[in-house]
Amino acid sequence: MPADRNVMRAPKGMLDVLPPESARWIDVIERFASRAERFAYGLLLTPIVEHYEVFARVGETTDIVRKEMYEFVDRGGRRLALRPEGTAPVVRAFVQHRPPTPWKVWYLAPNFRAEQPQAGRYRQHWQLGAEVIGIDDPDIDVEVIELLWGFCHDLGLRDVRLLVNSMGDADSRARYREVLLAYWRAHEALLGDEMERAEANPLRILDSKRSDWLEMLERAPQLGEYLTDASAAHFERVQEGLRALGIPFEIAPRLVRGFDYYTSTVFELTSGALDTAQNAIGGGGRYDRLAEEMGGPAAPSIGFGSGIERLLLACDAEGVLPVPPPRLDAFVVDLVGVADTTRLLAELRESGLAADRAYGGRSPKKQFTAADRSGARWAVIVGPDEAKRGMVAVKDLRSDKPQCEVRREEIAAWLLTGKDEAHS
RNA sequence: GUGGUUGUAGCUCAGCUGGUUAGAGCGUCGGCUUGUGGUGCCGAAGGUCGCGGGUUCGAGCCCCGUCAGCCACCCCA
Repeated sequence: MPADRNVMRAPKGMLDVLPPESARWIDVIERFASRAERFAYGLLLTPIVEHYEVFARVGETTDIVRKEMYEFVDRGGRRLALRPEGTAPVVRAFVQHRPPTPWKVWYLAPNFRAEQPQAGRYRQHWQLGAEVIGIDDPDIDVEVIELLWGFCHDLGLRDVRLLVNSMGDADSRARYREVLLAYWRAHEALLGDEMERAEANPLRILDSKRSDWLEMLERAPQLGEYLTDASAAHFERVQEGLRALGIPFEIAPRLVRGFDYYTSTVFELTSGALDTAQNAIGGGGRYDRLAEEMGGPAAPSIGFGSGIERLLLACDAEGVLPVPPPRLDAFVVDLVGVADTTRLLAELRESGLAADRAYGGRSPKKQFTAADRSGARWAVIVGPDEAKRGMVAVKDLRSDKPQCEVRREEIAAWLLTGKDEAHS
């Protein structure tokens, strides 16, 4: 990071992504889009801001809503908030437009949370996600998990753990909450200030990382023991499905996730290669009541979000998905300073080649230096001698093959052919 | 919000127990070569040492504050 003077800088916890690093982002996004489309999910774009109430529905006891939202009042006096998470806007769009179900969508969106930045945690982060609205079937749970799991595999990630759990239905949780709350009360001394949170949402204490709580947490009553028959059967079917696909998973009894809306199946992907505190690279679950809570029809649903910054951190840790090399085909070197150079460059680009040139009347030497740094495969040299004969010179910058001449009007086709041969 | 830690050129860093003109490597730009890059040689630009205050004859170095980065808690992607 540059030393801080009076220069402008990005807001705290928000990152710029510059080339060539940004090429990896294109890579990640394209791989996700490709897989999601193969799974028959369509892209959903929603506004970056929503009415405050859209996110308030996500839960009164979630920190993200309570104290981490970027809120503002617009000029019309409306209370708006920057999106802190991806699911609520999707459900809002669903209840607003009422598309036919099951509604399968994927998204790419920045999320904003006013929390303290640390490794793998930023105030703006990008999530790729997918949601299926309006269907309650363990098989769709499996499909959604498969989408996320396969995507991580597509990136080259191998050191990934899939954690699954079931939050049960409302009946399951009501019974469990009472038992759990009684347990917390028995440990009030250890919980201290957090007792208030335990009262408000007993489940939220379960996934704490505090080492002094470890023993208490391990001995806590488990949600799985309080599942209704229907919930247990659903969860069992999900596990069968994962086994059928050969996707390894671990049941994490204390995995409860951070949003109030979760019901039934919940899951999380963690990277074992990441030695930072924030090692979850994706997570989600069922939210069977959210659509109703937003004033829509009953629409049991499931989805997940996956943070691009963390995926890339995990890729770095595993040494996969390197920055792709520049894909420039040609660099035009102009030795004559004629308008035909401009025309030639335009022709190459229109024919589908990636091409560039130097500007500012650089010396041949500097132009070749620029050509080299551009990573281009060929230098196309427009020189006075060749021009008289209707030719251009072509130099292969990545080999020691002697320079050759090609007819001016055939250069684009010649390069395209050479490019194809290089790929085969 | 809480705690720890760091802050010297675009980047990575050096700078002795405070001592006078703050250095290196890489990168950038120019030259050796305006018809040939990658390696070589020469040179240049670029820093109010994060910012503010204090201590001192003197502060990049010490003290206080502040801002920012990093890391952790909380929580999450």
